[in-house]
Amino acid sequence: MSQERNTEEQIIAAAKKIFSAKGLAGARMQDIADEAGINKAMLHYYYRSKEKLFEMVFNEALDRLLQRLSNAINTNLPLTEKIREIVRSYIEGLMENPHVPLFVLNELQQQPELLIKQFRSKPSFPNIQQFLMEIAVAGEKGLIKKVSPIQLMLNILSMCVFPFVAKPLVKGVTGIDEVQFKLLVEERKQFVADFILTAIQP
Amino acid sequence: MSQERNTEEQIIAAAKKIFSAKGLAGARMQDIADEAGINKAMLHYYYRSKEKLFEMVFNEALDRLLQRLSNAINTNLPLTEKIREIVRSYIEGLMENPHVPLFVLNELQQQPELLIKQFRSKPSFPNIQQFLMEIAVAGEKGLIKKVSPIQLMLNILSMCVFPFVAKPLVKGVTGIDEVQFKLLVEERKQFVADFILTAIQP
DNA sequence: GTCTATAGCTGGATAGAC
DNA sequence: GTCTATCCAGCTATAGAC
Repeated sequence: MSQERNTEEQIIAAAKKIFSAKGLAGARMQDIADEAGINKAMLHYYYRSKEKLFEMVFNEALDRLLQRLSNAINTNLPLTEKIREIVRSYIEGLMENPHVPLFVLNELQQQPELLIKQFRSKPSFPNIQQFLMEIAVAGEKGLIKKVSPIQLMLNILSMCVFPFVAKPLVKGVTGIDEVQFKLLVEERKQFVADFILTAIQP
Repeated sequence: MSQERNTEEQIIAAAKKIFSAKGLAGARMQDIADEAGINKAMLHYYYRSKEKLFEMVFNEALDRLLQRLSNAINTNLPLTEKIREIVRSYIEGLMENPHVPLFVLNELQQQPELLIKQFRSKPSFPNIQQFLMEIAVAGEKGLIKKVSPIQLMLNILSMCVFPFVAKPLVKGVTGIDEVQFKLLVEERKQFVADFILTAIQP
């Protein structure tokens, strides 16, 4: 009689937690086993090696990150409302998994090939080109100011993601605590959207 | 006869390179020794342990990061020009050390106490409160729109730093190469400043 | 499927010659 | 100060009993 499903899921959940907290190099198989409430040997029984387990977790994390981006970008709204929606839903998604971006970005820095594995066969890969085109067209039509589409997209992403990546620094420099930080981020859904829309007003 | 100075500096330079590329956990003392062109034992002769060496490198990196921020914030200019100057000089500084922010943010995530060591006796610590006050006052005077000072500051930092932190992702998703990336960042000095100033126009 | 025990290696740290 | 040789802890991974 097997708890296969349960155990596998437990392992993945534990691995996700430990890997994203400590990174590939810093994580210990023992930590993951403890977190999952099972034995170290079981990890190798289900997933052959640390690398394999990591790749599984990492790809899922990257996939979710890109998926969220895709969903936001592909909504069928006029550009300005779409931007508001992107900001809202992206920040909301990050609030649920606040340490994922730093984890992903850090591992991508060290092994940029990791991204390439996502290209293959992934429908989650965001259709950036279409969104960039949309910005360009809206600029031509005078719906928004004419701006470099890539720069604008970078600005949007920056302001959504950065606070999560820099959380300890932000808390340290400003002196705010966890509760205030949560509030700050919550406020940002509105603030960032307004900020962007004002900046690109025609 | 000693190459003390030279060797010490060589070690620090090598350690900086390896640590910021691979992080504390991922770096190997052997890598650092190779990079410095010396023997592994020498590292322990000059700096007792891996941790000590790391702390030295890390503190210097964090210090420089905060110093740059301080310098930009403390210039004696009217707020709008100051913002333009902050963006310009901060991005320029990051172009010279593009991997430092991710390195620092990542290690801070894993050991937030590392920041506290900077508090002590560091005049480089940026006088954030004064800058926030300046924003509030400018809002009251109608020089800029009334906005949450912290949110505005976060926006400024986000747009400057994020592209460096997310470099591999940006390159992967947009498909641009190294040269185009450099150009993109160069352009940002202007673009981001204009973007911000437009957004906070009264 | 799950556990204990252990093999085998990697890497930080030290001893000791020069 | 610098090097070679080596120790030893910690870790991944596997063998083998249940």
